[in-house]
Amino acid sequence: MRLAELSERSGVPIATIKYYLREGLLAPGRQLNARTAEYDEDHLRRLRLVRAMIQVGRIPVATVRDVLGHVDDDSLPRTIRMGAALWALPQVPEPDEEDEYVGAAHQVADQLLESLGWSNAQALVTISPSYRSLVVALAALRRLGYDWDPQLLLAYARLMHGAAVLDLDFVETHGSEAERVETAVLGTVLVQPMLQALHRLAQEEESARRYGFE
Amino acid sequence: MRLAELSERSGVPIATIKYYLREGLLAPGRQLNARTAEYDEDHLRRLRLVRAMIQVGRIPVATVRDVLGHVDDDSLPRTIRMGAALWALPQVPEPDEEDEYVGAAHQVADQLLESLGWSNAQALVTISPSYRSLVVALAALRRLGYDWDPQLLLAYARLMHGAAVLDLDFVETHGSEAERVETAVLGTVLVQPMLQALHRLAQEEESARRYGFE
DNA sequence: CTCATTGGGGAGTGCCACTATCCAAGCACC
DNA sequence: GGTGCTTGGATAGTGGCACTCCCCAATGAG
Repeated sequence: MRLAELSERSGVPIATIKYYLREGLLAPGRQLNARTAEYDEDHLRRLRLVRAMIQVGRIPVATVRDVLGHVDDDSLPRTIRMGAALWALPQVPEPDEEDEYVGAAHQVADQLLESLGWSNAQALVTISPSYRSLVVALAALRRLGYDWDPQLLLAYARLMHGAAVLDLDFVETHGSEAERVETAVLGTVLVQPMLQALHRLAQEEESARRYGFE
Repeated sequence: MRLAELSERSGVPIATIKYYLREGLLAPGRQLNARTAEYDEDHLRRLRLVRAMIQVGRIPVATVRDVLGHVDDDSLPRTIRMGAALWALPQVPEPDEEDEYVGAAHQVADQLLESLGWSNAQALVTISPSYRSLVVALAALRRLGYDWDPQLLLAYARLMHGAAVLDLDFVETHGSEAERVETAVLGTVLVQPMLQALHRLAQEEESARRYGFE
């Protein structure tokens, strides 16, 4: 198919597709001649993935490029590619290690992993971006005067572990071997907004149950 | 305290505080005379809240202003204020109701609420931003070819309801009556990144358990 | 009296995700 | 073979946003 058709079927404006091509988010089409290129179903699928990551997942264009680079890197085994792709995702400000709240947050986070028995996560503490995000969030909470009950944190963590089990079960049963990495990235990028929406809906429901609408 | 001290104690640059003052995110200090204003602990607290919302919660400045407007609106009863503040939060693109995927997503979402017995949420379907976010996320997933098992969705929703119960318990036990609304907003804004971080950590842990590091 | 400091305000900056315009090559139809 | 529309590629521009710079006049410590 031509650019125009790719645009129509994906709903993405032509000018935007050109921009994605320039930025390396989309492989160039097969050149038929100097002035014609052809795109196929794979391009359409990839374009939809890119759009979903940018518009629903709010991932910056440069980050999407990095993530897809890992997804497409055939030189690595699958689990490594998956890890690399997921680690390229977050856009966390580096915690300021000088900050006293950050130091306290480290302790809380480490103790949490200990209590959970997440030994694998403990091994990755120094390098995992997720761990850094956790520390940043905990530090922000404490800076505002909210000290967390470790039991409460533990409860939240167990809930999210439940979600992670669901995620991985889903990945295992969906997509071909080749698509697994892509499915995993999607799972992280698109399931997150869905969870957030469910979370807020649940808050509204529970709040209405407790206090009514008054 | 003066601007300089406010800046130092909050870690926010003076120029940025001035910007927040101009944008109405922070009440002006008490004018001592034409060229001197004094700020107090309430200003510091509010400034930290604003910073956390913008930097950790990634809320746009204009949205923060709207949310705080509701938080401070003494003319409304607390539950209404809380609802208004939380509803001002999301920044969801309106779903395109013409889109076939959006239509299908509506059905899936409605059926989910039905199965859960979330009758309050059902009543709010037409106006709740959270419901719209859910529809957008589900539509994006289906557009990429992932049809959701209703059982799986249900499982995710039950998990997030568990989180909502923890949230509200926390709000009930923290802060004075006057601070409840602020605590609720914080709960939504700051707990979200924390949950996301826990979710990804849990994915890493579970993935390492299943597949090792290879 | 002097001069660095203060708060206010307007204008500028840098980043980012597009988007408008231009250009020359192709193709469709007459 | 000419006419005019379409195509893909490149360049430059746009608009939004979160700051950030700079200037000013008033202040107040030494």
